[in-house]
Amino acid sequence: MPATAKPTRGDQTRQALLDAGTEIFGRDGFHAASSRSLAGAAQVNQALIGYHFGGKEGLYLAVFEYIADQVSASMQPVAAAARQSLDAARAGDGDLHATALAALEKILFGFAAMLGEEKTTAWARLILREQQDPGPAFDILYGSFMSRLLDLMSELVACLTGDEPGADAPRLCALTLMGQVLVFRAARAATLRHMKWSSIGEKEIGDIQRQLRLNLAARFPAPAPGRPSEEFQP
Amino acid sequence: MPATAKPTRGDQTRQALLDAGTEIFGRDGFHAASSRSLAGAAQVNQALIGYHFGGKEGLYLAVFEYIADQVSASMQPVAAAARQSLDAARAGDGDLHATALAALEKILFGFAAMLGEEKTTAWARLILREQQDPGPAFDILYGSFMSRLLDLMSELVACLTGDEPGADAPRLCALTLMGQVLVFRAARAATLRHMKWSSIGEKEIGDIQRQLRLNLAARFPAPAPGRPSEEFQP
DNA sequence: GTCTATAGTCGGATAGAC
DNA sequence: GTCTATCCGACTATAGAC
Repeated sequence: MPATAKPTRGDQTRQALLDAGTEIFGRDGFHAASSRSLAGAAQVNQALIGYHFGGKEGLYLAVFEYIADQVSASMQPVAAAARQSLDAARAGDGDLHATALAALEKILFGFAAMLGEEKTTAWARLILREQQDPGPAFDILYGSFMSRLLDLMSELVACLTGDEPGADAPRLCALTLMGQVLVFRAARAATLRHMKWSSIGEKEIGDIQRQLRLNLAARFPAPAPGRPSEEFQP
Repeated sequence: MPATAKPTRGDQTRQALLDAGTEIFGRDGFHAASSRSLAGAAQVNQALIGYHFGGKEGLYLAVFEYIADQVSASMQPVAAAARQSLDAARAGDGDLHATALAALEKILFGFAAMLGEEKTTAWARLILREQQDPGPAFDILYGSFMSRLLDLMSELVACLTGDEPGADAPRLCALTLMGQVLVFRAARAATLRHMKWSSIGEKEIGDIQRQLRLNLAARFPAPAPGRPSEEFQP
């Protein structure tokens, strides 16, 4: 099915169900989301869930594939740029430390920016649920973008600390870096109250990004020239 | 009701339902958890949920009060110690920077240690759900320990950066610090795969704590004597 | 591909005996 | 306080007309 083809009625139904599924499954969870509310939100007949996706569970998995595709696509440019500039810096073309730091910052800023995109609220809820109780849907997520993203971040951290790329330390550090953005999603309600925010909009995202930049710069200071960049290990 | 009193049959039923509720609500969520499975897990009659808690929703709220009490109690010693040593250091008795850093580390280590306690898995699931869709249950959590904890951490960060205690920066920074532990709960499945761990046990918690210490020490280096400790603000 | 109608199951709540 | 029994609403899936 070429992307340019005019969508048939069936395609429209499928798409409406995918959008409704993202919203309703995200809001209510798999069990609490009823076929009726899914069909109602999509404004299609309830029996069409069975026809197009085989049932509620089939729609659920299809929603995750759809999300994984969109996240992969939105990540692709920054990941490719990071990989490219990293290769260039390794070939001696530029400052490796500054390059890796900039790439990490770009990745974290990208995720921070997603905090403000309306549709990603539902994505985050779906993903957080699957993280607590991973099923087939989580395999879709991890295989499509999570592993790639975390591996890239780990490699960038290794550049900054001088650790071996495959070692535990840079991989753990990459997780703690993601955590610094994730907290604003996972602990969203606590964030709003603690910061006395009424929502997370452009201003708040700017504040978050400033804090992330500060954290990154302090955590990975430029090494003094001629001095090894390995971290002190107590 | 004195804590030393011998529990009546009714007390035992209430307690069994609270324990079962923690487990079942945590595993399935509010909607997917059925009164029958709750009663089954507690090995009590299904009608007793109505008698003791007024219904499924009443039990749900009671579970959160119960969790809030336990978390508050487990936090209390370290929070009190942090507050005390902070006051002492401010009175000139000791190094304020080292004191605040040690207190922050103790708090984060405490939360990291909770990653290994079996019962806290269900707690985390319940709390994460409420964070996404806060209701009366979240008010119980925030009012009982979250606000206190985040305020304390923010104050400690302010000591380390020289920021004004009530300013946004230290409060945001406190959230990013919590995020560095939270990620191992909120993104538990991704953590296991990324680190090639099969579970998060004592060894893994040790690794996490080492990484947290490294992050903290690098993020808040001891200030050169006589030099102001304010962070560079670009 | 879409619709209506319904079969079959399971949910929460509660009345009333003990 | 605990139990059995039951009411009634809501659910998913599907058969069959169009």
